[in-house]
Order: sequence, then structure tokens, then C-alpha cells
Amino acid sequence: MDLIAHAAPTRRRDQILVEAARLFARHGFHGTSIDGIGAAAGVSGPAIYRHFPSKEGLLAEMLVGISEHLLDGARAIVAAHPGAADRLGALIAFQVDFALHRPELITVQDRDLANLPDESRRRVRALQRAYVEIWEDAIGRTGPPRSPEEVRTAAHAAFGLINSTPRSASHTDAAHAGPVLTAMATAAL
Amino acid sequence: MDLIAHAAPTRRRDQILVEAARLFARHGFHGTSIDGIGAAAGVSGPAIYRHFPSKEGLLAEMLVGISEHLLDGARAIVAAHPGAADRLGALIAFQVDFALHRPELITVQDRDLANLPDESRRRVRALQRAYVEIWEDAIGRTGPPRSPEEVRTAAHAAFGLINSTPRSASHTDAAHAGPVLTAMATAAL
DNA sequence: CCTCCATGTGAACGTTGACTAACACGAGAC
DNA sequence: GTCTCGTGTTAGTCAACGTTCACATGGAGG
Repeated sequence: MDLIAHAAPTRRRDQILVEAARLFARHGFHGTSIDGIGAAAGVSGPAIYRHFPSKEGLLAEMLVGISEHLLDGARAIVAAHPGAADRLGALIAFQVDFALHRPELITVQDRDLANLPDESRRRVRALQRAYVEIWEDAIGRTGPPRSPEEVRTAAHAAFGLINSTPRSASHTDAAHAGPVLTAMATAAL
Repeated sequence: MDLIAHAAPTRRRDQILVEAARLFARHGFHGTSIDGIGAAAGVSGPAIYRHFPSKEGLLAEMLVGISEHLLDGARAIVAAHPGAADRLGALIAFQVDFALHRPELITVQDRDLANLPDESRRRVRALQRAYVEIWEDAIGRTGPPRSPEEVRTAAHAAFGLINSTPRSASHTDAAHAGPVLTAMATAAL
């Protein structure tokens, strides 16, 4: 989408999103002030409102973007791996890669969902549900037989395992953490 | 400590702590108001200050209490299981039990650490570090050979796996989730 | 050159929320 | 009976913060 020019309206905007993600991850949505986000983006205070309708709107765009990115990735993997065997492995690799490269987004997504306005929250939840269902399907086709509730629990446990990086990775050892997480997730499922 | 009578000064106090934990878990520290905590505890507003010195002080007591409880439990397990073989299993069972029975505390602990005043935060971090070290030691003695960084990553991944309950468990299926989590954690380590 | 639009600024404004102050009231000690 | 202490209440106070307003400025298009 958006094939038309639209030049460079995105530089400052993207910068604001990146800095806001960092601050939300560190201090939480309510613990981060608009002035703080502005300062981090090299702009002061209400300039944010030239790019986003509100603080909640900023968060909404961030979380919807994450959910769409993950779902798109998972759908591409499903299309590329029709066989059940390696599909789960590809999903694991995808999630590990995301968790290692964008830990702030992982943190914000499962911490500040509740601060979204209703409509965006429903949208994000729908996207997340679709993503989880792809995982549940792949888990159901692989490994030991399990009831639907057990599969659901297993899927969330795998996310918890992989998404533990923000709490442990010192950024330097991201390269070392990847294989460990992949191996553990594979063994757990 | 505190062997002297002291009758029942704790009923209202404990109630406040319980309700505050629920609200902090749902809305976050900054998203929860003192009046809201009071209302949930059947008391209105500033009555909180008859029991706690400040909102931060309330959070501090909650998080320090959790960390001490976990560390005490882990130390008891170490004492009761000198052999490396079943020690890790006991640690896993202990953490699974805690995560299933007090999911709000799990949520608050890894979400609102940053909102503690400096001194309490240092104290909680020290307790957490000791707890993690017990796990690292047990992991190092069991399973495949790993470097210290890998052991550290593995420990945090195990916590993430087990602590995923607040995101998945519908409280009714806690009984079903327990065995799944235990099995997955055992397989992952 | 003049206009317009995107982007920025600093100064309000209104609300929320943590915390304090002043007062009430019931129970146990003397 | 009175004093005191623990616990509660309601009415402030004060700072922080999201948001709006009025105004500046600089580049693109006629």
C-alpha cells in the first residue's frame, strides 16, 4: 500500500515511535510523559501532536504495527512451509529473531495492551489471536498429543520462554542467546 | 521476629496489599490511584496512609515480600535436596505452584520493579539475584554442559516459560496448566 | 514576491492524583 | 470518667501532565 510518493513525511515520525517504544518499555505508558518523548526525539513537548492525535493514538499505532508485523511473518511462514515438520521450527526462529532484535517492543506489547482505547485494543487482540492460532495449529501437528487447552497453554509458555530476552539479554550476548532459546523452545514443544 | 502479641493489626493491612496487587497487575503502578486501592479495600482514600508511608512504600513492601518468599522457598529446597538430581525438579514445582496461585504477584514483580525507590529496588534485585543463582547452580549441575552466560539465559527462559500463566491461564484450568508447564520446563532444561 | 502548508515553539488551561490537615470516634488503661 | 491511641473521614493543597492555543518560520508553487 501507499505506492504514491509521499516523500519523507516519516523521518521525525519514525523517530518519535522508536523513542516512545524505548521509554514505554522502561517506564511504562503512564510513567512516560509527552514532554519526555519529545525530548528524546529532539523536539519539545506538544510537537508530538503534529504527528499523532494523542498519546493513546501513538501507543495504538505502535501495538497495531507490531501485531501486524508478527502476523504477516507467520502467514508467510505458513505459505512457505506446507509440511508440518519444519513449520514450527520456522515459527520459533522468527519469534526468537524478533525478540532478540526488538526487545522493547516485546515488553511494551504485553505490558501496555490495557492502556489502548477500546477499538485499537480489540484490533490488536484479534491480530494476536490469529497469530497464536497459527502457533497452536503448528504445535498440534507436531510433538505429543495434547488437548486444545494444553496446546494453548503450551503456545503461551513458548512465547514466555522466547520473550524472556528483555529480562536477561545484555544486548552483547544476543548472538549467544539465540541458539539457547531456539534449542529450549524446540525441546519444550 | 515479632513474637509479641500485636493482636490483629494486620487484617485491613493485608486486605490493602491484596487489592493493591490485583489493581497493580491489571492497570500498572502509575495506572492505579490511591483512591482506587482504598475503594477496593472497603475504605476510602487516604486511610491507606494509616498503614503505609506512601504509594511507593506499599509497592516496596509487596515486592520485597515476594522476593523474600521465593528466596526462602528456594533455600529450603536446597537444604532438603542435597542431590542435584531432584533439586531442579523441586525448584520447577515450586515456581510453577507460585505462578499458578499468585499470578498477579508475578505480573507486578516483573512489571513495576522500576517504580520502586532506589533502596528497595536494590534490595529486591539482590534477593532476585540470589534466587536466580540457586537456579543457575541447579541448572549447571543438570542437563547439557553450558557456558555461564548460557546458563543465565536458560534460567531466565525457564522463568519466562513458567511465568507465562498470567497471560494464558483462565484460572479454571490452572489444574491442567500445572503438569504442562512442569513437563515443558523439565524438557527445556 | 506572496501564499500556504507542514512543522515547530512557549504559554496557558483543566484534570487528576498523591499527600497533608483537621477533625471524629470507639476501645482499652488508669 | 477521662486520656490516649489506632483508625477512619472529608476538605484542602500542590505538582505533574495531557492537550489546546496563538504565534513563528521556512520551503514549494503560483
